[in-house]
Amino acid sequence: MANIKPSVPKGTRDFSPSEMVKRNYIFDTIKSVFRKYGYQEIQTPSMENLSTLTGKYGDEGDKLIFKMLNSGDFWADPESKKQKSADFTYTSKSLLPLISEKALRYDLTVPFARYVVMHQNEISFPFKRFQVQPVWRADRPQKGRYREFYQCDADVVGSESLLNEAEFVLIYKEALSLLGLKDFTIKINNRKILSGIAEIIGKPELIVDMTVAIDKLDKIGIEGVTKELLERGFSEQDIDQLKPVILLQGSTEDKLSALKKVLSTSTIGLKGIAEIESIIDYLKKLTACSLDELSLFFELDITLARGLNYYTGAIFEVKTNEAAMGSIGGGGRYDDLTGMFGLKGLTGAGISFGADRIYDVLEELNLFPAGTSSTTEVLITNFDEQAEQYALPIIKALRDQNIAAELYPSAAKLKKQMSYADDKHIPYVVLIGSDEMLSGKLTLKNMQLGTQELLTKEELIAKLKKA
RNA sequence: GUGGUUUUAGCUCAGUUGGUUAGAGCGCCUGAUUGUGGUUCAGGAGGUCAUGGGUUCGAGACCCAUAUCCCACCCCA
Repeated sequence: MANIKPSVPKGTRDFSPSEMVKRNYIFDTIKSVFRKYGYQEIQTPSMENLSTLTGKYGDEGDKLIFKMLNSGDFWADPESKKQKSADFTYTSKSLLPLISEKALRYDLTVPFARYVVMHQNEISFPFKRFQVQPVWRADRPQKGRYREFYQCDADVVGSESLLNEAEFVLIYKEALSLLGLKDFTIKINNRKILSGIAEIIGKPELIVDMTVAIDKLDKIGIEGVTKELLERGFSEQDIDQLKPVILLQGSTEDKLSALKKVLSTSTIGLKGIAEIESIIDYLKKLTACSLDELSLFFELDITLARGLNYYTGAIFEVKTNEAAMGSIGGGGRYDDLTGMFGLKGLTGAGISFGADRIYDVLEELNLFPAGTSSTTEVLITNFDEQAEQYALPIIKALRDQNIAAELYPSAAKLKKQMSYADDKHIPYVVLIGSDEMLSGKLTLKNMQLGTQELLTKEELIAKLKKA
């Protein structure tokens, strides 16, 4: 067999022990906050039926779904299909459903909606679940963008209450603060406000084009947005109407009162504003903070658009202001995601943390807590067969006391065994040779100080239990 | 999907206008130390120069294609 150079697929990575310690720290922190707010964990399969995923993320999203080739002789089917319909032509699109029926999950929200519909009889609503699993996107990798990455989602279905949205803000705030981030912004907007704006300027059908364009405001400026709006079918007159809205400045109160005037004739727009106000009211009482105090990390942003494919109410996006990174979290309310799977009238809302981006940010800011690398507390060296036999009951006794202990598995040179302990940052080494076996006193070496002492088995256990 | 960029030892990287046997640091192995790591000293192993073509008397270097890294766009966590 040819010598194949080992590699992993584009955009994927291995995680070594030291990285896993840090990754688990992020996962555990976020999970603990989810639990604190009453969310329960589930998992779903890595792959879903392709039909479950397609059409939920828009055209761009569909392209980025990793499809899996059918097993077996998948080619036999297109051939017979072709015979059945004379006008069948071979294109990537026409062929796809015939050769692929499974795909890797693209996010955790759509599989969750599928889960809820399938398990509706065993679920008691409102159902609050969290899920921490990898998702896959066939994107081209770049900074903060991987083809395989973890999302940490919390979603609630079966509750219209805006209390949920308010609590999402608190979950973001609490988890990111626990992770050591100091300066971040949780942006909120409402799809209904965007609909209202599109309605006012008389182009409700162009809402997606409008939001995609204005979402780029902070990146390409008002000139860029104007240009893009013109390309997307808006007139100069429309843009003149739009400009004052998207350029709204000032406090959240100012923005809201200005928006109320602009949207005074739009029922849906006013509803969106009322929702934002209600969320703010909840937040004030849940935090005992004023709106000004909340504004340190919470901001109404009319230009925030996000995935409009299933969001219908509030939308969230979280950015850190301490590092150059795209959003580290996002979410929103979706009123009919389960409807696509046949369960109507069930509303849902949720948020997601991008664990890999958070990892990159914490690494850049040096925010990982130190000294959590090794788990082994003590290594027993292995001199020879006789010493190994002597060590076995000792290692049992240590482990019985819940002390992480390992016996070096071969009688390698002591130098090699000591280096092993050193590399692995094991704080203690026990040496058992003929002297020790004769006297019953074991040599315990403190690897950090370099000191040694002779201890009985009982003394050893007592000492390591304390340490 | 579009554009730019990177690829030389296990890792990070030098390598002159195309010219003999491709180097360094770190890591690894051996010894100084047959029962002691992290420091020091001496020695050693390790390369299809990403892959496949091409130009040339001669290619790590120049050209083309592919893969890959990173970055930007689209879009997104």
